[in-house]
Amino acid sequence: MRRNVRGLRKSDVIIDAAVQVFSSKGYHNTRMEEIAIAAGIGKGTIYEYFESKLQLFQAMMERSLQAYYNKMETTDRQQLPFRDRLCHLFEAHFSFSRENKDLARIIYWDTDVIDEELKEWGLAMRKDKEERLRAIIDEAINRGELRQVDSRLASLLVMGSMEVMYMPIILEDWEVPAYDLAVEVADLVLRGIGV
Amino acid sequence: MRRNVRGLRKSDVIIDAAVQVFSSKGYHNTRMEEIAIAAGIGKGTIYEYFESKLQLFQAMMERSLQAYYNKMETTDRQQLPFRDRLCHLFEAHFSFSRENKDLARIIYWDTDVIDEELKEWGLAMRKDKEERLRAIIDEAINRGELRQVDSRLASLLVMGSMEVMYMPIILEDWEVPAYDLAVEVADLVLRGIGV
Amino acid sequence: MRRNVRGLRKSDVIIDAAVQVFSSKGYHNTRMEEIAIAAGIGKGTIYEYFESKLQLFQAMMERSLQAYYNKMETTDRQQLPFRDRLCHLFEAHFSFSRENKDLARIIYWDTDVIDEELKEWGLAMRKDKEERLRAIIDEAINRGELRQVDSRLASLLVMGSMEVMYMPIILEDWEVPAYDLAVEVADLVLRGIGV
Amino acid sequence: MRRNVRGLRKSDVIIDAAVQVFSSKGYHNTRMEEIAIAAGIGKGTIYEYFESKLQLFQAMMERSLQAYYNKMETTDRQQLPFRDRLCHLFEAHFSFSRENKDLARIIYWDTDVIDEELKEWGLAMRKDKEERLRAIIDEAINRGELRQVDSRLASLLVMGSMEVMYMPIILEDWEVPAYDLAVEVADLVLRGIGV
DNA sequence: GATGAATGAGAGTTCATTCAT
DNA sequence: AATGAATGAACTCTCATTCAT
Repeated sequence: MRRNVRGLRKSDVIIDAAVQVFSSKGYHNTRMEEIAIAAGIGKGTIYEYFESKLQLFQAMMERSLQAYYNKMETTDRQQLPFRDRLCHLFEAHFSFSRENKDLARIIYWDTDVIDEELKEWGLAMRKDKEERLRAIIDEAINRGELRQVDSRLASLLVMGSMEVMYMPIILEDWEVPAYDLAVEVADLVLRGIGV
Repeated sequence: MRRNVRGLRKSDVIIDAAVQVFSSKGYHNTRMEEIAIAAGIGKGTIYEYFESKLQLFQAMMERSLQAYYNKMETTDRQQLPFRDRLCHLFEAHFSFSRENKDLARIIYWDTDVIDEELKEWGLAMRKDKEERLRAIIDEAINRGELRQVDSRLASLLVMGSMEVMYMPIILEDWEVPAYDLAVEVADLVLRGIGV
Repeated sequence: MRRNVRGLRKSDVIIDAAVQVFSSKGYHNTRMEEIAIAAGIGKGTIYEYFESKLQLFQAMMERSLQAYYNKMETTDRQQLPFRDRLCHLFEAHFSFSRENKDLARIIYWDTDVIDEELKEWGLAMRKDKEERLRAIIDEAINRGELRQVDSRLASLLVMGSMEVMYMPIILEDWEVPAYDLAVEVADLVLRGIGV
Repeated sequence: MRRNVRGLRKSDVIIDAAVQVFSSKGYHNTRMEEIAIAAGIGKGTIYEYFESKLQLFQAMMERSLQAYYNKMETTDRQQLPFRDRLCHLFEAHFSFSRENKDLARIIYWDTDVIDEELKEWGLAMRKDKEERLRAIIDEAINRGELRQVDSRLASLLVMGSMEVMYMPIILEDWEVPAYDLAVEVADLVLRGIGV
């Protein structure tokens, strides 16, 4: 496996450039040449590693979501009380968002119809995430840590709370540390905003 | 003001067609000719009413958001207790989503970078909605109907709860009536999911 | 049917340009823009009339062969003695070649593998021509105007005699009138070169 | 002169591969990499032996025509009566065609304009062949073995008879032995098809 | 006002050729 | 000598926009 001076596979260099350019200009406004320039290589070289623009985008999405899920999974602590577990998940989500602003924009929001197949894939990913959360919530309900709420709705509430924070965190550069925010949001979700 | 047989301005006919086509295929996959066909007019005629594709998209977004805000505002009942008021807002949001599937996708989600100027505009719209909600929440806190929560976070929680429901409502054609769903979600938001 | 000042359909103007350029530079060395320039129109206009470069080439071949067959058929005189009939066919072929130098090169010789489908089509055309000739020869044999030769071989001999004359006629600009040449060739084919 | 295990110069290995690939896919549809793969070497290595794709094609054509002429010349028997000599030439041509299907297609037919220089060269080769035949015919006329025909036309008739057989021989895999076919065709050419 | 034929800038992709290893 | 990763010129095709009718 050939690696360059920085120890990166060239396909990773390309994907890094792709994340950067796609996320700031969107799929359709990005020209392959821009990605090549950002990667410091020639236009044709991209095609040595990826079959097409769409396929590059797809590969980038896959690697990105993989990174996201890795972060979420390595952070997750099953044995903790639900409140703490939720805090960890929120914190993982928020710090991932902050550390990977480019990626985050694409992962949570870029649902422009690029391609029918990609759309299906994106929805499936979403559904998958929802179900993972739901399983965690069901477990907590069974353990008596949560009320007997509709777990489907609850998981959506959690997902919504994660995603809605993207804009303030990324675009306004919220100062608040990810963990503090996570604690606050988790508290709101658990206790609600009512008296 | 010239109107055709159905009493519609031609520019409205064009925007209706634009909503239909843009929302099902996305901005970049939509060709001006498709909109013209959907509107039952000639391709060149669109340019009599809109300067460019981008400007048509913007006009469509404006009219659509106007409709959304109208719905939200005419539904809002300031004098009601917060829980009821929230229910009404949720219900307005959910039923609007269901009634305007095409529109909804674009309004809530289509933040793909179509154009730098449009991006700014989209974010400003979001910010505006957030602040309207925040004002309502601040008021409720002052009236003692809500805990002394961070109203910024609370408004985001509400927005997130609205938006996250888009997918299940639209894509899976949830059977549950908008009002029932609104009551359930409002309850979750108010009481939280904790014991 | 829109026609321009010279009374030509635009698709015909394009095909004329295509014949000109394709035949002098070959399929692969011809750029669509060159055809457009030769036709005095914009590059994109070609695509209003033909789906692709290949499809334009195909259309050109069809129209060209049609013209060739028309010439051959309108010239053919069934009721004449075989020798005269053959002379007419040769003459039609030679004068067509001379009058349509560009076309001729493509029709008789351009067998470069452009496309698998096109190759099949070309072979089928060839086969068809061979069979038409064979039918004429069979008839002449039955009428006793020819020896009991293998009509398949005889038709190939005639085809070969036609095609082989392309180079001298076109490339060297043979002075000899088409009819005189036809008489000579027909005589060779009928009497042979032996004593 | 370096030769590999099988006693072949590497440039010959490359030309063999070139014949194979060029003739089945045509010049423009052949990629240098395919030739390299067929030759079992690296893409860059071809450029150690040939300056360019065009130059390789030319070299391949030269070697191929050389082989063709060798076959024709070693077969030719000046001292034989013309009829027999002609039979030998036809047989050499037909059996060469059958044994070198790939080559044959290119040699007789591939006059597509690959390159202006190559076109000239190809025409010169053709002219040369025609003149060799013409000399043989002139000789036979002088010896009284043939009628006082126009030897130019007669040589073209013979060339045409050779070339036109390519398709049936190669594409339809004619069963008839090359020699039998040669005898038949020679007879047609000598006696003609007339009564 | 309404139209749609015409346009050409611009984008994705291919592949002969180079050159560092 | 041999290689194949890298390159970028060149080519086809799309589609927003124009403008003569």
